[in-house]
Amino acid sequence: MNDAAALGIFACLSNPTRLQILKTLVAAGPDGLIAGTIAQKIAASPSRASFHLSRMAEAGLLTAHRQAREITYAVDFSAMGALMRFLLQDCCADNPVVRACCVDAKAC
Amino acid sequence: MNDAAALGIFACLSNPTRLQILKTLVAAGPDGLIAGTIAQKIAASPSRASFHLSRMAEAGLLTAHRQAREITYAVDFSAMGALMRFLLQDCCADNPVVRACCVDAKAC
DNA sequence: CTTTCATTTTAAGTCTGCTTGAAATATCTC
DNA sequence: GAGATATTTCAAGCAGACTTAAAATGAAAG
Repeated sequence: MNDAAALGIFACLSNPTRLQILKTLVAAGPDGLIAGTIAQKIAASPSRASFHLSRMAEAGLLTAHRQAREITYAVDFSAMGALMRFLLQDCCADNPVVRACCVDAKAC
Repeated sequence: MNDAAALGIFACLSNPTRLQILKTLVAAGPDGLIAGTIAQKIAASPSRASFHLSRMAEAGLLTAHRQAREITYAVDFSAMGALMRFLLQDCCADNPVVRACCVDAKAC
């Protein structure tokens, strides 16, 4: 993952609505949810949900699959993993304190 | 770390200048650097550097210590660690794929 | 073929963030 | 105290993001 990709994902995560979407989709598991259901769960208009879902998909944080007129969005966990790696490796130079937090909850 | 704190840090990381500052300060190590040196290293005006450094310190990403007229900024690695933990735990529900990326580079 | 449904797109308005340069604050040195 | 240095603060302008509601697209059902 390069800087530009990471910047895009950080921009995604810096919005409350999108953070809510991410959590909702993580809870939904690998099958994801269709756009309408996501909008309902986060109490947002279809238009607003679509706006944020598009951004997240464009940033590579979500995958989108159309089935007829329904679009299923799911978290791309490999992208999240790559982001974690970027933070730990490229940003923090493999800092031991930071690394410990990933491995063991007590470290934080 | 709660959602609000995480949102603030993500907002910090979503700016190229601030990402550059973070990397510069990580490379500098735990002693950090004074504001003027940071501005030089990232080729930014003192005013611009100060703007971003303030934001990062306010978000909890950096610590600031004044010694006479010089202000030394350093990365708060515990904050970065807490952020990693937030991503892994609160956002990704301890997803195995994401977790593996933190532990082993080959997983990504 | 018309209607209905799911979603996106568009347009307008508001708000926030970033940059720049000038001015202000605080400290050191002579 | 006067001048130089380090940093911040302020003000103005611009660009981009978010929200809302309405219109448009595309597919299903009758």
